Amino acid sequence: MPYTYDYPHPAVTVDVAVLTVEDGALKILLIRRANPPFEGDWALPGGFVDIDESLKRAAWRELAEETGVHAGFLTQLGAFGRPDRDPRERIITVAYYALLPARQLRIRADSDAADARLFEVAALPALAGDHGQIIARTLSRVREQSADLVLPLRLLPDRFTMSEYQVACECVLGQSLDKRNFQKRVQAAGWLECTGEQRRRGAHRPARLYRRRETAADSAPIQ
Amino acid sequence: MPYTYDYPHPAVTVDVAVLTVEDGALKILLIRRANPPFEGDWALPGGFVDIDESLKRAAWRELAEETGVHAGFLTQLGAFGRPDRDPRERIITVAYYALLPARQLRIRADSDAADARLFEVAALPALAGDHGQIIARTLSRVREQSADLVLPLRLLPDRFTMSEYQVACECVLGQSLDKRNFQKRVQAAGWLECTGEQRRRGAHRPARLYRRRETAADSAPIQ
DNA sequence: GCAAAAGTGTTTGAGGTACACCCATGC
DNA sequence: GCATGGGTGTACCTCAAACACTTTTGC
Repeated sequence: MPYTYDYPHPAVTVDVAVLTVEDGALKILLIRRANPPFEGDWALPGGFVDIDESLKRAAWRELAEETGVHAGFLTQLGAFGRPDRDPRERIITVAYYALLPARQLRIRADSDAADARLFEVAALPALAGDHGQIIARTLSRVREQSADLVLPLRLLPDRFTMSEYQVACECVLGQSLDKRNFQKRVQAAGWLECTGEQRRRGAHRPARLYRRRETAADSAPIQ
Repeated sequence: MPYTYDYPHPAVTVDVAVLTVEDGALKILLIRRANPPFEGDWALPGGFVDIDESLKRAAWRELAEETGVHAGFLTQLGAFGRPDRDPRERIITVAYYALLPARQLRIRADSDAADARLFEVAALPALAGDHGQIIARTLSRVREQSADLVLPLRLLPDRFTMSEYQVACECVLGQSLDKRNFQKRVQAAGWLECTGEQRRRGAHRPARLYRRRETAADSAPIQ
C-alpha cells in the first residue's frame, strides 16, 4: 500500500530524552536498537510520527511503547535534520525531553527495543547517529533551565525531603550547593509546602517531607 | 514523477521570523501569500525543505527567495506540528528566527510571495494558519534571550551609537531602560569597542560610534 | 541663546555567598 | 555514647535600581 507524493518527503521521527536522578547521579534512559539502522547501538527511545498524531503525542507514545515509561511532561528541545543523519532515507527528528522521578520508572524494553536501561550521563555508551549531540544539547538546555531550581522538582516523587531536592539540583547542575543557602532560597521562593510528615530513615534525625505547591502548568495535558 | 513510500510521510517546511527595529518599533517581516492555502493572507516567509538540504539552509534559502533578505544568523525556535495546521496535507514546520538591522534589509517580494513588508509586532495583520502562535513564541523567546542585552546587538549595523543600542534593547524588551544604568552595564560587559569616530546628526552634541567586539560565534557559517 | 540629544556618579536596597554548630535518631 | 544525616543564622559583598545635571552642537 504505497503512499505517493509529487515531490520527495522526508520521514519525521521523535526522540525522547528521559532524565532522572538515581543513586546521586543524573541518568538517561536509553534503548538498544533491535533493528537497522544502528542495530545493537544504544539510542534515545523514539520512532516515526503517525500521520494524524501531534509531535508531542508521538513522543509520548513512542516512549511508552519502547520503554514502558509514561511521561507526564514533555518539552520540545528542537528539530534535528542534517540530511545525512540516517542512512536509510532523509529523516528529520524532533527531540523532546522529560525529567522523571527514578522510582516512577517501570522500565521494560518492548517494541523495537532489544533492551532499555538507565545510563549515567557522565558515562554514556556509543550512541546511534547524532543521538550523542541531541543528548548534549538536552543536558545543556536542562542545566540552563534549572538555574532557578524549579525544573529539578520534576525529578522528585510526590513527597520528598530537602536533601533529596538538593541532590537532584546538584546532579542536574553538576555542582554542589550550600545546604543553608539552598534551604533559604527554596523556602523564600514558596514553591513547596511542608506536609508536616516526617521520614525516619537510618540512625539520624528524621527529615521533614515536602510537596510541590500546585501550579497552573501542572494541569496541562499532553496534546 | 511521483515519489512513493511504504507509509505516509508528512511534508516538512521551514518558516522564518525576521525581526528588526525601525523608527523605534520592533517589526517583523511578513509576506502576503500568492498561492493557496491561505492565499492573500499574511504569513512568515518559508517553504518546503529540499530533500538534501539542512533545515537551516532551507530557512536561509526560502527567506532569500521570497523576500530578498539574506540572514547571517538563524536560530531555531522549534517544530510546530499540529496535525490540522495545514488543510492540504500533514505539514510539520520548523521555525527559525533572525534579528537584523533594518537598513540591511532590501525587501523585494518574489517567488510565491505577492508582497513582502515589515509590520510592527504590536499591530499584526490577520495571519495564515498558526503563524500567529509561532510569532508569539518567537517574541517570547527573543525577549527571554535578550535579558542580558547581547542578542539585540544583532539589530544594529556595524557602527552604532549607544542610543541606538538602547532603543534596540527597549524595543525588544518592551520596556524603557535607564540611560546611565544601561551605559554602565554595557561598558562593564566589554562587548563593545569605541571606534573613536563620532556622528554629528542634528543640533546636539555628537554621539560616539561603537562596534561589536568580535566573538567566536561571529564566524560560524550557515550549515 | 535655545533646543535637542549625549554623556556622566552616587546612594540604596536586595539578594547571593561564605561559613560552623547543634539536633534527633538508631544502633 | 557515637555515628549519621537533619536543621538552622549572620556577616559580607556584589550587583541592579533609582535618580538630575552638564556638555556639545546646529540653527
